[in-house]
Amino acid sequence: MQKSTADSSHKTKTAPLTIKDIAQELGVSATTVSRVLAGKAKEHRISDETAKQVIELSKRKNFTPNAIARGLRLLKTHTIGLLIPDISNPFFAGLARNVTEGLHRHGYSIILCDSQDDLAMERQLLDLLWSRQVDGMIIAPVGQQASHVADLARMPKPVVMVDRFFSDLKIPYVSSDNFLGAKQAMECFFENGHRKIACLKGLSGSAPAEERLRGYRQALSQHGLEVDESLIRGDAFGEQSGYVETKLLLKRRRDFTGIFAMSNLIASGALTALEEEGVRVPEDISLIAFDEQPYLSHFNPPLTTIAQPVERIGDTVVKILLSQMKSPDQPQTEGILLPTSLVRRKSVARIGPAV
Amino acid sequence: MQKSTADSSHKTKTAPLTIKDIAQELGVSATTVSRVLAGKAKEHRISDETAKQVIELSKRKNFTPNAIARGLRLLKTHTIGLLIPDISNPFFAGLARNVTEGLHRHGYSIILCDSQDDLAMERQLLDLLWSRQVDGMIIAPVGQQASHVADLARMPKPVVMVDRFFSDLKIPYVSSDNFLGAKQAMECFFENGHRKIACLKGLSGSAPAEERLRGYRQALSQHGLEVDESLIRGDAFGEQSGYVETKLLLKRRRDFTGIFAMSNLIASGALTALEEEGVRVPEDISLIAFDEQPYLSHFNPPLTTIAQPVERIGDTVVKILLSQMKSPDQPQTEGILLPTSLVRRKSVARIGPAV
DNA sequence: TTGAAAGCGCTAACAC
DNA sequence: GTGTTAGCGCTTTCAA
Repeated sequence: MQKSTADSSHKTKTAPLTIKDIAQELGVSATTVSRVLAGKAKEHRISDETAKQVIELSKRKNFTPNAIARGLRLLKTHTIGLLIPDISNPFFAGLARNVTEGLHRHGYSIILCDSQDDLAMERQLLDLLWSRQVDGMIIAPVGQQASHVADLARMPKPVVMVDRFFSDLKIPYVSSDNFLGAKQAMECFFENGHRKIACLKGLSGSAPAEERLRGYRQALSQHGLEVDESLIRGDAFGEQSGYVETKLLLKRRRDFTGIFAMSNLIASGALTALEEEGVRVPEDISLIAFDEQPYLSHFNPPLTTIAQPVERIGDTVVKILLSQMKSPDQPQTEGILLPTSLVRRKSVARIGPAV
Repeated sequence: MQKSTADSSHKTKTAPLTIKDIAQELGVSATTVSRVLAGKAKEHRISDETAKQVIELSKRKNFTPNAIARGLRLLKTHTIGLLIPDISNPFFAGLARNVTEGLHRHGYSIILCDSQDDLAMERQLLDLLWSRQVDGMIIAPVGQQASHVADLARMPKPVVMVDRFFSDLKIPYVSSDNFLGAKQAMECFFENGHRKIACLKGLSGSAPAEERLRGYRQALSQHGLEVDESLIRGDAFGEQSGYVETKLLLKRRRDFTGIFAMSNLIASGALTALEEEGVRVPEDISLIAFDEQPYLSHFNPPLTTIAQPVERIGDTVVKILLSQMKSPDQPQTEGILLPTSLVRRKSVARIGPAV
């Protein structure tokens, strides 16, 4: 009778219920309540009578055990940290949804951290997640610097990287095969007779940007085409970058017939610039963008894109993380690259015989 | 001497550091370390020497205090629950970003929950957040049933609703003025001579859908137009719904000249259907959608939309929540409705004199 | 079939 | 200036 008595409807500061309150009211011990609520009634041969009462009262009082206290005791929080560069980027939003759902199904909650592509912020958030005793982490690091991420490999909790990764880090990763994706885009250009293609790059140093760039270069070389370095521009995955760099690029609009945009945000910015300058797509310039979204089919023109298998990526990340948490000492998967695919629409014009 | 020595048992990974370890190594008490790390060195007149050492060693060992333990002790977790129906919906993704950032700046982390517009899931997630001792919650409830949400009003922690709300619930809310938004859309139709306008509705029972519907109806009435109930269709905010209902609607395509879509996802689905049926926008049918996104300007045709002030909504929600947490007993804001605005583009055709 | 007690890592009260 | 002690709410030996 210490803190309970009346817990009825006014919103004043009722101290939250505890397992003790329930125990007291029932005249049993906290231990018993704990066991029942943890589903270990049978295991401890607690009488059906007692068990029923506990469950009954807990439900009636709307009591749920304090997960924080449990976490402290068990040294396990059933919480996963999710660190991504920008939740408002549809690619990451889709990933977050998938991952959140998959993890929830296995009893884990997720703490969402948005680094805004800022390295200092990322470091801070990593510490934060760490201090919150997450049982594991899924991170898409900014991707330009590995040192602080490398520390994670030493931590006693599993970590998996997604989208952005460092392949030399002993931390498993899951990503699209960005190299392949870029080549698919380039092949589409070549088929349609293009041979001078500009590249609107994403964040320098990040694995996706670098791999896509590598694919871009190699595709060109394999077709005996020279890569014109001045046609490679930009340094961020956002709309702004696409807009600005396209404006700049357009000063040399006779030097290329196609643009390969490393994200659909970039492509969107590019489209704005193109329109402002009166350049028609695809009549004057063709365009292919990374990242598929259904609504891209309603663009003018419908955008040809490289689709990433977002759901498979999410599922795979979750699977790896769960398995690492289950058996922490098993050998780690090195890295998994999932194939992209070309979605042909109308933003590439045929301008000559295939090259 | 209590827990050391046994360190080499059978744990492959090293046990996480604690405040005690730091204290021991420095020959001071845990209290001192705690105080220094909590920035209370001055307050307790701890010698600069000692303070420096503590900070130094903590940094060197990469130690961060266990936030779980602290949370248990302080009965405050610095964690906020964010419950939304679908993080992959750009509106909510934008909101999440804004809220996450704003809260982070004040030292709070967020646990992200995606209810997938499912009532049972929502209930479960609410319990979960509760059990995790969040200091407050921001929720966009599914919105069709208030009972379980009503319970939250009784909880000793602040809650604020966003987007979806129940106005009779004694829980503060922040949302766009959906009624106004719908009227803005309708006025735009009227100005261009439309008088028969179909409505692609969002989730029935949810505040946004109902308010927008109310605006739709009132606008019609105010212009002396009758509302044709059979022109009001659909029951979800997603793309699917937009597609299917438009297909159905098209059987009566002579009965209307414009479509008011309650979300841009719905509009996207509608566009697909329209295209499949060979109906041109805006020549044959005009279209206005709720929810603005920059890329909508690249649609064919560029979409006329109703823009919600997402950032202001996010900022306001955060402000209210923070202030409630600061002084829980102050009178609560009832509810705040922020004005929407019309973004005129090209999806509405002039078909006659203004009505 | 059930309980008492110890302790997870931290901090606030109260010493000295 | 710094340390000792108690306890946040829970689970888990160990005991009965």
